[in-house]
Amino acid sequence: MTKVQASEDKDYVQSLVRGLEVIRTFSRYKPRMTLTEVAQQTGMTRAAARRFLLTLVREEYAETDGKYFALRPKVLDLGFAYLSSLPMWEVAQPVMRDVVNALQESCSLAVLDGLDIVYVARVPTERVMTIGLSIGSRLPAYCSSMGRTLLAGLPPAELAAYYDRVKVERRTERTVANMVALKDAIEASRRQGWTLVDQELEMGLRSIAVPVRNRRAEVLAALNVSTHEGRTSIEAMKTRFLPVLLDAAQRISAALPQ
Amino acid sequence: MTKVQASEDKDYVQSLVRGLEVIRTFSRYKPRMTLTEVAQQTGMTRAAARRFLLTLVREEYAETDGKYFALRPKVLDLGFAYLSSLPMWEVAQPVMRDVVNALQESCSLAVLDGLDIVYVARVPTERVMTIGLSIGSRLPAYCSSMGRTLLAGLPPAELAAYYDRVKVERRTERTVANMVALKDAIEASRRQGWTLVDQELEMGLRSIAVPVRNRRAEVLAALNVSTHEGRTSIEAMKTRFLPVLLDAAQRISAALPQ
DNA sequence: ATTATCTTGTGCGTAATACGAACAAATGCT
DNA sequence: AGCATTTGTTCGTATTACGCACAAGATAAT
Repeated sequence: MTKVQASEDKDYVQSLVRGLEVIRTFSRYKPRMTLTEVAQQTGMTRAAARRFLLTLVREEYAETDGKYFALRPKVLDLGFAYLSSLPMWEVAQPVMRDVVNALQESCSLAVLDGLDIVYVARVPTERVMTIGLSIGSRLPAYCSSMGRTLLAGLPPAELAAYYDRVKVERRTERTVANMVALKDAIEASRRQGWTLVDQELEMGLRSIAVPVRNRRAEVLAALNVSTHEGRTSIEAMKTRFLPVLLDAAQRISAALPQ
Repeated sequence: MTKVQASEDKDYVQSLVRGLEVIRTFSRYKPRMTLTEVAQQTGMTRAAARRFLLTLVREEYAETDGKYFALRPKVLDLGFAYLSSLPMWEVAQPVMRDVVNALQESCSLAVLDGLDIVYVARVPTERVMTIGLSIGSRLPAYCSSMGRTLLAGLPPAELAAYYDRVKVERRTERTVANMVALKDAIEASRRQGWTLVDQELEMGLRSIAVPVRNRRAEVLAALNVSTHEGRTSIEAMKTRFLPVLLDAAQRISAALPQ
């Protein structure tokens, strides 16, 4: 039986999807592009790409100097609509600053999205990872402390679906890269209610995470602290960082709107 | 002469614009909505709103429980496309953390967008403002230190256009709320190359900002440090904070890609 | 349990949107 | 100057998206 394509679905607005694809085409490596470049990157005809770009310019989501197009800050409003709709978002930030004040290490909040975690709040101290992290950044869930925490909080069917889709690969020589070991690690996270990941995502990076739950004990987000392996021992993370994180997660949960 | 409506423009894709309006409808106060609520909020027919919502769900920008719709983290990718395309974004963050380490106060980076400033990076310490601030947050430009810094960096014609559009109003009893005084303040910012705003946006809030320039000396963004009036005197901001900020802005400028 | 009200799902005819090809115009390179 | 590449524009039309009307489902009131 032929699978119905999205565009054959009578309730699908493909002009919206195509326009969003144009926005997503811009990146660190392509901060500004010509009309022809956008068409090439998106696989659209030049005429179509042109209409989307001019529409984005007209609505102030993008700008042009007559040749090159670039996104404008109004695009952030779209993401901000999501952030501000998160129940824990407003209350998490002061709690996270308290964590940073107490431990002098970066603190982050993330949610699960597909195979990734997505950062929704962050109070950075000294840089720990090679790449800069910010709201909106994505990392693979299988080898990050917040990722494993969030996976551990999934209902069994969703976790099984995740295992079916994920392709684990070594990011460092310490990465857990076989499914049996990964499942064991996530089960351990579930049982002990926190997750410590040591240099699996990047050498030198050590982080510990706990779940943030709602009143029905569902896992909404993960909260972590990350440090450099030279600065903090695993034992210190368990004895000093974990109690602060558990308390912080509890405070966030308690402050959630009804 | 009748003004041409956007939708009469042959190069305008109104389905994209309408779909983006659906995304923007979600907020802190409406984190989840029914189909009928979205239609009411956006002024669309129910059928149209339904198609946009189902399309967003299909593309994983939104989710539904069968009745209520909510945005998903994928929406952050749209804003992230903008953030990651900013030339100073990657290099600014470690510099801002150095500022926070040196001064123990929140440090932010913002750009101008219309009448507002929009936060594009932030390293918060203790909460200074009543509302939580984050990447994507907007504040009026006329009564914020980063706003006046960015306005001061505008070409004369753009600044004149801003003056034509802005409606200044008191946010506190200290807010500069007449155009002559505002223009003087911005001209002073331009001349001295930094801006200090004391309790004009909110009582208790004191902040100082400097411009971040590119190699052609154009102002790309503003960098600030904010504190509480009870914690730091104006004199201390000038003698202790300003040199650190000027140095930081210089380091960001120096690290910009060619 | 029944009825009323409100919300959502769906089909369908069609208005109008968005399409893409083709050609003109502009720009950039040699 | 000539050529290559990119962009702007027009236009016929394919197809998309529309909105109305009615059916179906859910919820609230009695």
